[in-house]
Amino acid sequence: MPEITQPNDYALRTRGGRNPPEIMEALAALTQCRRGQEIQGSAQLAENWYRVVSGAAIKFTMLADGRRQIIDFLLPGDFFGFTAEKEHAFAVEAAVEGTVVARYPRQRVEFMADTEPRVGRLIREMAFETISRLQARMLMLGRKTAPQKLASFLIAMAERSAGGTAEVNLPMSRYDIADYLAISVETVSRAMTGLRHSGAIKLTSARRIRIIDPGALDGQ
Amino acid sequence: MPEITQPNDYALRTRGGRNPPEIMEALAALTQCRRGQEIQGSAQLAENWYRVVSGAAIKFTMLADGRRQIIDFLLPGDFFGFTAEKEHAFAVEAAVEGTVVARYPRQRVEFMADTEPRVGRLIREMAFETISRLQARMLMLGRKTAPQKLASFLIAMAERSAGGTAEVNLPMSRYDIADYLAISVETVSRAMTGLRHSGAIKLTSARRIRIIDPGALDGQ
DNA sequence: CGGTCCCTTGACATTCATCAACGTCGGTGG
DNA sequence: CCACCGACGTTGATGAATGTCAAGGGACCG
Repeated sequence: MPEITQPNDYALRTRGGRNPPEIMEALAALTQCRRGQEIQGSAQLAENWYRVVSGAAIKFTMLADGRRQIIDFLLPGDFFGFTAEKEHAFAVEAAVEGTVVARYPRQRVEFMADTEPRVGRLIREMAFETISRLQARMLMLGRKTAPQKLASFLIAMAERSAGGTAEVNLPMSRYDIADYLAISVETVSRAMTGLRHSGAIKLTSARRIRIIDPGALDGQ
Repeated sequence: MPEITQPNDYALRTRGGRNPPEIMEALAALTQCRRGQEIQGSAQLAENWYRVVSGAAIKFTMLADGRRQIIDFLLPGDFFGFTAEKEHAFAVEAAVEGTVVARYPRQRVEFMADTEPRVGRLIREMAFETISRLQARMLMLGRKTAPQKLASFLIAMAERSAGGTAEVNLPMSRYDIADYLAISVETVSRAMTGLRHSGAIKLTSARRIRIIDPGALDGQ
């Protein structure tokens, strides 16, 4: 695991434009990860918090029957590792090659939050953002058909990535998308083809998607 | 909305045994609600945080087609109203008659958290608990059959209620359960009958369930 | 050139939503 | 008191959505 010792400014910028205060950033250790590399182990002691700096990561768990459920896609700016338990309930691994993650020692940040209001507020805000993201996800998993799931996933990815450009880059595989939406790969593929045939989207490549008709996507 | 002016101690105890510090509790306003009464409106300014004192509440949203998706069941001790946005994304209403809710003015508690580490830590902890609960819920909504969903719901209710007694009291209707598990009422009913016939559970009444064979429930 | 993912499509089986009907319980008013 | 009513819960029949199994093509890499 190559440790990057010198945090550089541009990489530390969060998506929302909120940077952790320097005093907190001084505690961060940057790490670059290979695709599939574990960042946080399930059942590991929750001694650190993390933030995605660049690339993408997935938070997931393996089900008893061997299938995988992805809990959350983590994009640059997203914090993770928050838990009420002593140990992490889920594993997190890099979804793309070269993903960079900042690691913050939990205890030290907690102590810092006690005296530094800015740090406390940032943590709360990040936790609230996680809550909002997870709640929005409930709607995606709930009563939606496969094409609807895929459509709202694409819309969410468009909003979360470069601020809503029409061309969406999907850093993850179809398998990842399937496990995220809790449908089979085949269904993802069919839904994608369906959206394409209906004229809602166009595929530049398998991983690059241009949204042609956002209305048609919404209506799915 | 009958306001209860005098907070009484026993009611304020959270399920996990963590009480908000008195200094924070002094800001609380207690309210008793009728079944179905709105506590927090969707698209309402997020000016308050809340905590369920007794009874139960549901956080939900109405889908475009008129169906309802329940995001979270809120039981005594649970905080809600945390959001990263200016407005609440979801409505919350009382699920049982006489539910009592404590309301905390958000800004004042935030200011208090700046100088009172205990308050800041409590808020974080409550937020982390919400995150853990929502993540566990992803698994319930994801790749599970209807009987599996119901089984894990019953297990979770058993754990969350009186500390794991074998007799579970369901404060909510079958319709609530259906909208929570994102399946139809009929399917809930059929799954319940299935579990009953398989000997995993026994029904004292429609709303009182005795777990006979936890293993069989898990194995669903 | 062969191997390994990744993506897509087809055929079939299974689960679940939907529509319909009926039973139960508690409250309310004739 | 009892008949009625509405909300809730259960069961059955049917069709649609999706999982599963199977196969094949394309991109990348050693």
